[in-house]
Amino acid sequence: MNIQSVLNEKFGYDHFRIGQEAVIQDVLAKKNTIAIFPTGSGKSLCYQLPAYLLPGTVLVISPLVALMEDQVAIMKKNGEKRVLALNSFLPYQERMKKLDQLAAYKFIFISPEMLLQPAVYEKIKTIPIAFVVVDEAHCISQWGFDFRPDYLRIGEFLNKLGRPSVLALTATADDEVLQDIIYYLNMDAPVTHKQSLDRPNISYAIYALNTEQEKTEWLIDRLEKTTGPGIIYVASRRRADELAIQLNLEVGSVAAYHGGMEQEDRAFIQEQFIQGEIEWICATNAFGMGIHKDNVRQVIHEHVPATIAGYTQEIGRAGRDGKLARATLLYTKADINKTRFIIQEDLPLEEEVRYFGQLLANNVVSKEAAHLAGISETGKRIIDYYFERTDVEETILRIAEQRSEKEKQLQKMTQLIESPLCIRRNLLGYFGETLIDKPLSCCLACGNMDADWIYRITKKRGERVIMDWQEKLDELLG
DNA sequence: CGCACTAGTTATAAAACTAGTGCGGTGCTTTATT
Repeated sequence: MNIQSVLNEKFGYDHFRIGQEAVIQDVLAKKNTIAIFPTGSGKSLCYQLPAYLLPGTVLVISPLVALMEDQVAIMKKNGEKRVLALNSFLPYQERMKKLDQLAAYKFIFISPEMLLQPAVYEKIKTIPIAFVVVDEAHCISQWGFDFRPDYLRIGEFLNKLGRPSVLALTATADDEVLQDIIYYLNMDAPVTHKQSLDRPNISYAIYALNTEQEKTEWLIDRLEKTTGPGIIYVASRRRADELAIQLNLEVGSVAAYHGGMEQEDRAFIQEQFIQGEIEWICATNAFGMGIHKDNVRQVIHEHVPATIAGYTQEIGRAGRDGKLARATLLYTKADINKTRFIIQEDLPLEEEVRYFGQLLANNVVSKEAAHLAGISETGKRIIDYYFERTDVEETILRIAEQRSEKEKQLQKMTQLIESPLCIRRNLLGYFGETLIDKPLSCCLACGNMDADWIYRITKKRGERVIMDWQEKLDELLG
């Protein structure tokens, strides 16, 4: 069997998409590989195909249970039965049973948390591993430092496993994210495959408004005059709920989505959006990962994202079908401080670290004690992570570094939104790319060049006129 | 931090002020039982 025949027979394609083959070659050569490809460019083939040409099991580290279940379902539907999602979804007894049969699976999906449980990795150690995949690898940077520290421990796990080769996959990685991936996965001599992050079919606009009220009015106007499907990103769960209700009254077909909702409801809303039964989703940053919808026409932010990488990830969900789409950001001066509060809040304070250090010194570390001291569950886990490695003073220092790193990221985001220059150029510049051939559509559609009229759609009494943007643009450009 | 909301105040009432309060993202895990 060679690459080509596996592609034909197993996957039913006759050719690769851009970049796929080179990554697959490196994976087959057991090199440590990083692929930074835009969403929808076929990243999963990069590990699924080589799996059939190498002996052993492919371990896929995935951030969300829902994502694992999704992928497993798709693979099973496509005829691959040797797939397992090892997570809390599986009842305990059954999980134990599966742990004794790991070698029977070609693909195992697992979270970092599950992976790092001794009972689990001891079992994994006993089976032959073809290679390890870290899906959505930017989660190391995005979550590792203040939310899910087990993301920072994956490298240790790989050491225990005797350093199998690793494939890290992500859609968005700036230089810092890339360095984090290499460092925390402990990747030796990694080969990086990077595609341009430019999305020529997305037009960007950023508007500074004065009040929350203005933002709401702007949104009502936008939803009346243009079509979705679209995602509106907001800062809080409450805002997501309230805005969804209001927009639903004014224009209809809007639903909320955030982490405070029941899993079932979230899945249901997501499914309805994908099926086109709901036109707009009003969501916190909980929405998006692993959502396969090609025809998202608009992504609107009505708050200030904490990082440019995160912002890029979110707007990247627009226009995967290659047709015109737009990314709009609305903000007020106060929004910058709101974001600052949110990102700084969860990092443990110096007093908390010291107090926790005291408890540890007296051997009274318990969840209750930490809780009594007002230390959040995540805060405790972050402190735990550092205490495993270093002392109290160093921990305080490291957390202070995190704090200023986050502030730096927010500063960059602030610069981006306040810049009067071409947004596309700024964004690409941030990722180290230079925009050479500026697409005509950019100048026509970029908010900072203001050509809002291209998309203006009049809504006539209950009937929405849907315009094909690609067609309209072609016409405009002659 | 700063917004949105509430309760209390105010010259016999109503609406308009003020002071105080609450709130603010992302997800994995979870093996028993009073």
